[in-house]
Amino acid sequence: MSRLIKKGLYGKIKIEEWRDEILSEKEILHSSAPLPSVRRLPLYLTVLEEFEREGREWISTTDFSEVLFLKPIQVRKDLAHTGIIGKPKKGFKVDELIATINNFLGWNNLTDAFIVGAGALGSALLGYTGFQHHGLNIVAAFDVSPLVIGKIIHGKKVLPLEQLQDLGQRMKVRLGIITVPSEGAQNAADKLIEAGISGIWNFSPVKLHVPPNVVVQREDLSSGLAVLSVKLGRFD
Amino acid sequence: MSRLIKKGLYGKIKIEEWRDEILSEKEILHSSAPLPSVRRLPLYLTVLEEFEREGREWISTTDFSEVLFLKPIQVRKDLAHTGIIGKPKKGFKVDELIATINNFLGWNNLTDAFIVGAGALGSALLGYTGFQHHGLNIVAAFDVSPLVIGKIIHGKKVLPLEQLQDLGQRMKVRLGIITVPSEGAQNAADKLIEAGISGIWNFSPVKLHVPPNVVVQREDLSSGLAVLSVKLGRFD
DNA sequence: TATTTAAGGGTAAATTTTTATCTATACCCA
DNA sequence: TGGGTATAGATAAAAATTTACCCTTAAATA
Repeated sequence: MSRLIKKGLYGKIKIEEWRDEILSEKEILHSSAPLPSVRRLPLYLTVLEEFEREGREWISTTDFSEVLFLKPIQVRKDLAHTGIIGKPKKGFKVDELIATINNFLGWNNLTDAFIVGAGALGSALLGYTGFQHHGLNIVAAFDVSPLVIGKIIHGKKVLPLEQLQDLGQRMKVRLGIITVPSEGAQNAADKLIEAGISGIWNFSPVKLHVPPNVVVQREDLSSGLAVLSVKLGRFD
Repeated sequence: MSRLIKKGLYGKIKIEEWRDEILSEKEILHSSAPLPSVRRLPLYLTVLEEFEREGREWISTTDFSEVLFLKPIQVRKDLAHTGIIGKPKKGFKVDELIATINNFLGWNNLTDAFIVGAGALGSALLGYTGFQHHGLNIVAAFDVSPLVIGKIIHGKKVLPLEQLQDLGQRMKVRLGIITVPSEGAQNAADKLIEAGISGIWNFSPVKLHVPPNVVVQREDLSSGLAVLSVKLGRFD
């Protein structure tokens, strides 16, 4: 079934190409695991790592359930999608489950990434060492502002945006992280795409227009805030 | 149906109280709008504000659809949850729709918030002026580290954590934002709860244990990264 | 060694969310 | 002024996700 989308005009950005279909997130995912399950997997990892630190060998869905306030059945279902198989009366082997989830997420080998936008948020992400743990290796930061270009932030030099394309192609960087203000977001995306990136982690509140072979993940603080606001509203 | 959750032990945190039920996010929401719809509402707001700047009076679901690559029917459904009613052949009045969505989210009046954790991420959030736009007014930051206590970050002084309870009660602050490392997250939550907070925006990758009258929204970077990783995996 | 029990696994049902279809309305233009 | 059309609204269908149920397995225990 073809759902054609017309050309459009969004602000100053002209949408030049026709897109055959609006793909749902699930269709982009192309994985049998439901999106909400994928989102929960990192949660299980944090519990698993806690168990590992405590030297515990086994973990059961009820263990997860008690800690995370999730229903045991849901935990079992989520874990099943990674292909792990458990043992009655015991549960899952902690180390094996960690490896299986990390493998499912591709977090056992590092993907190089660029950050575009070395402002407050960009700097914060540069400084977050935990990403290494999640398969993410931030190799450089870019900005347009002469005020930050040349600065060293958390040991990484901020480069001028013009160098992005060349460096990206030479280093075969696969991922771009956009932490610029809304106005610059589409431009940042265009530059990343020219550099041959295949995935974008977008922290700006803008829907980016990208070719179909580039995947975009919007990390939207305002979405989270919206949910919190509606939840809070109930107690007014 | 009562789904009893047993007491448990998570790391050093003992879960003291029994909880009658595991409530789903939807149950906590207590709003007829589906959670994914609520998440999309801020997206519509950004488009609406763009239209407003351009001086356009009307906006239709097809306008949204073309810009956001969402299906028109979904847009209509999402907007319907806010109670707005549109006009055939025209769509919705831009200013009216902005007001309706903001009202639905409670973003037309400010909620005071504390930030606990004045590290990289906390500082970034302190510096983000856009929150005012989303009904959020960050009034103070707290930390335990003598290295940052007393510092002025984006015009706000970082206070010692011990002052949180007293200040929170006196100022009747409703919201707490947790941007401390995992180890300190539960402690930060406990302090906020003692201060009489009713909602927590949790940026740590930890499931917080809170009384039932406190709502928690986890803003989980690793969830987003997990989805992106799985999407990217498809192109390997 | 038999019995009890706390898990996991698979299938099916229920629920929630998304998408489609149909109808009515109001604008536009001849 | 009347017909065509774009778009909202309502209702129904489909798809995705969550939850329940039953069965099996393996460990613990008597």
